[in-house]
Amino acid sequence: MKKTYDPKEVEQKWYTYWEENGFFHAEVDESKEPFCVVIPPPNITGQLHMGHALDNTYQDILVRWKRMQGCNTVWIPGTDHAGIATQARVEDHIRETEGKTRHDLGREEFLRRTWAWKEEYGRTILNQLKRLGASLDWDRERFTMDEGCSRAVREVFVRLFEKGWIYQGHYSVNWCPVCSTTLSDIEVEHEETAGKLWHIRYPIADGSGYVEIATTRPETMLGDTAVAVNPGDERYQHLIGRTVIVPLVDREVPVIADEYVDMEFGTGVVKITPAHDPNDFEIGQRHNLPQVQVIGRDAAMTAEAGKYAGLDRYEARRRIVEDLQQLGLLVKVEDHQHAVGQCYRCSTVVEPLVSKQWFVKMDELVKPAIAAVENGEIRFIPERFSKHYLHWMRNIRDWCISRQLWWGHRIPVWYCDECGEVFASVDEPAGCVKCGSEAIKQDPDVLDTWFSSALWPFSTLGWPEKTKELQHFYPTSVLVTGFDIIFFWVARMIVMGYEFMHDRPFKDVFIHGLVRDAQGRKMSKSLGNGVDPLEAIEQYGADALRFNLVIGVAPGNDMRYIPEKVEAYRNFANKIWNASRFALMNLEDFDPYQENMGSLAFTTADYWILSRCEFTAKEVTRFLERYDVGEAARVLYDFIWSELCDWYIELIKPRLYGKQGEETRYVAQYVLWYVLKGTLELLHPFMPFITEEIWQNLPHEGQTIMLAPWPQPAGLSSPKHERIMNTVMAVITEIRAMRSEKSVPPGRKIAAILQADPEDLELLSQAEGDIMNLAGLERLTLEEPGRTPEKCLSAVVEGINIFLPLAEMVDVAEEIARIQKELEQARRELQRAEKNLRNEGFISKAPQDVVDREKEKAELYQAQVARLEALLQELQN
RNA sequence: GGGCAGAUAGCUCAGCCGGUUAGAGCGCUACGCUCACAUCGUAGAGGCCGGGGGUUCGAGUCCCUCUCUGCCCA
Repeated sequence: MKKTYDPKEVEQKWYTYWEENGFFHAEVDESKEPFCVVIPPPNITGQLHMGHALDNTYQDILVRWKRMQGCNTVWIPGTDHAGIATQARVEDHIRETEGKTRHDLGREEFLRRTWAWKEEYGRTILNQLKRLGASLDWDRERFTMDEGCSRAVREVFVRLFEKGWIYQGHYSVNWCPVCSTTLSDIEVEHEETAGKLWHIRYPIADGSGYVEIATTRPETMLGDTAVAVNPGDERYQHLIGRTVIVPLVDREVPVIADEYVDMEFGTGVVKITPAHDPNDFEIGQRHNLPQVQVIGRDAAMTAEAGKYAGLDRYEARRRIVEDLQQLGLLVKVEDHQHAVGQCYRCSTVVEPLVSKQWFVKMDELVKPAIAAVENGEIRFIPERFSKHYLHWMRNIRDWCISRQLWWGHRIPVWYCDECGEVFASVDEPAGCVKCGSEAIKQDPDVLDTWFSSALWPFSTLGWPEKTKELQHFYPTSVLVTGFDIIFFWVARMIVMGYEFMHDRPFKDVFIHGLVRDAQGRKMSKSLGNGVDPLEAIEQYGADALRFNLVIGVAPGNDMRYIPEKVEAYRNFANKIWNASRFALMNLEDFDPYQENMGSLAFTTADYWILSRCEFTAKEVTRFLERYDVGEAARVLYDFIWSELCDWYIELIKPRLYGKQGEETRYVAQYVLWYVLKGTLELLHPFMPFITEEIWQNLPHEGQTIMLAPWPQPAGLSSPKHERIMNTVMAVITEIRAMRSEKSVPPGRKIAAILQADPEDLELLSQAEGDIMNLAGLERLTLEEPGRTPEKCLSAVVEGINIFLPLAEMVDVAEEIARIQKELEQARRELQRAEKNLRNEGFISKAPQDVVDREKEKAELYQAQVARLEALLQELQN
């Protein structure tokens, strides 16, 4: 084995081994508890980024853990067609390479190109997941537009259509002029923008004066069909029912009263443009106002805009403001902060337009989905995200699902030219369902991408077929994703799951945060601060990256990607590598499978590490059960580095080197092997590659660590030996500290005298060799207290006197000062403990074990203080 | 405007059901290449746990409030 761990040499090898042996794949096995996870399908637009790395690391940890626990485990891979995003990317690509638009190519050819793109980029991103070590069941790979998923989409559409829950309506929708499509409400992001508030005078039609309105979008005034005030507004009662003239277009419009108008905003009079503002649209509906569309789909003014026709909306705004000023109708312009809706894909300011679109009626669908989270049938981890979810679901509006794109699921609706029938069909119809005419046309639009991802937990399992997978693996066990798509995706899966499976799509929703850069900024393409996970894997190894992403992160919190941190876990991998290398070097003549563990004569150190190992296993399991992956990783890190490597391996070296006889050598080998193997198994979900590499080199049973049974408690817990070792370690540490303080060269062997009460003396004598070995002693005297050796460095730890006869280094004044300091410290602790114990409330109300522990502490500090006082007195004489 | 999260060592973060002498990594100081590991070891310095109030025998942890930062929704 090499002196340093080289991830490149082992990662590829083991992934191939796992894949070729089918370890990722599982068939339905009714006899086992199912554990099923569907991957949040990455978009086929691009590359794996750190967010994917994080999301899939969490999933892989859970999946590998459950697989080792013996569950019938499948993790389903796949990709998302990502309608708008992919179409935009492909259009860009074609424009750049051929100088053509999609219209130049035509729908069919464009789709052919997009499928080719999908093949290439879909493959890339899935291969990138392999580099991360993701144990996905590749035999079950899916795509949101594959045949099965598409069938599920049509089935769902038709059923909802027939139920009347999908309907076509003329409403104000969000339109992105750059993406040339409608967007649902959540696809619009609202950003606080510094804008202006223009105050404009509209002449009253009878010539009796003016009303002053305030608006943030003067260009829409060309489409005004009313002016509104609040019905309770005293100032404007006289205007209600009269008419005003919209300047520039000279349209006479009524003054209406509507509760919606905020009396505090601007002048309390607002213009109403039903065609270009969603709120105005609703007011228009209530008051039967006409709609005048003055801005078109290209964000330029329409013919209705008269002399402004053809101008871009912002240019029109400038000109209109100018013209109003000329006419003396512009009263003032104020600075104004307001939230402007932007497209979540391209950040273009969205234009509200009235058009005919397909909607999903949500009010009924949402009911079971709300109830499920309310009654705990579906659990969010961390819990607080259920509030986000519920708030959104309780205020949900109908879902606009039609998109004016080519890439996506074509809406399965046909229009009959003959009789005008509109009908939906799962399969391509031969003719009109009503009149039989063959003159039918399919709706040209496609569905919102999230419509198909909403079905993912059951469409990937074969729905609408009643497959055995669906039967066994649905509901899936847990969904792992970021909080940013709770509304887009999680909520809609829950809705569709209840509607079509009559059951939850998953039991738990594990929500994690974002990966940020070292400065805490969001990683983004525009900032160019993203870190490529593959580069990180190249540099530090996949295991180090994975560990870095999860360790010490509290559930739901964001994390910062700091290269030095990954380096630290690369070092950790190397530490494990070398500890294992050491173990293997000392296990060459060793066979664990011929011995019964119960018959071995363990030393205190052996009992201690076995107990600590068992404790670690329990903790890791407990944390994983709570989805506290960060703490589980931390517990393992601490155990491996601080207890196994720093102490246990050091403690057993003399035994392994055969200095103390064959028998104890074998026992040390056994315990080292047992603990190392168990630790690797516990670590495997987090660091799959290095653990497999080492495990395969250790004596083991089975083909792969992936399928090794998850370590179970074996009754090895031993508080007694933990206590003894804690004392021994404290003594060793104290002697080292004394040496270090006095600059005793590390290589120099010294003598030591330990004084302790008989029972402690007994324990110390068992660990005599360990203490000598690790504290660098050539001679160790154990005795009962009673005398104070001359010319010694001295200290007291856990009621044990330590004397180091280093006459030339003893400075009595320094010794006194140090002992005094320690004495003060011990007295403080003693006082604190005694204060507690004197407190009636504490004795009567605190749990017994807390009181007992406090008593023990008090005794210990009491002894400590007594010893230190005696020592001090001696020194002072 | 409403809601949520965060504020703990110089930096980045843990701290589970309230009881620890408040932890880790990086950085820093001193010493050390001792036959697993210098991607290392040993020892060490460094903290009014954001401010104020409260509950409790006991608060970094629970409640209220204020300040600052970030996010979501309207």
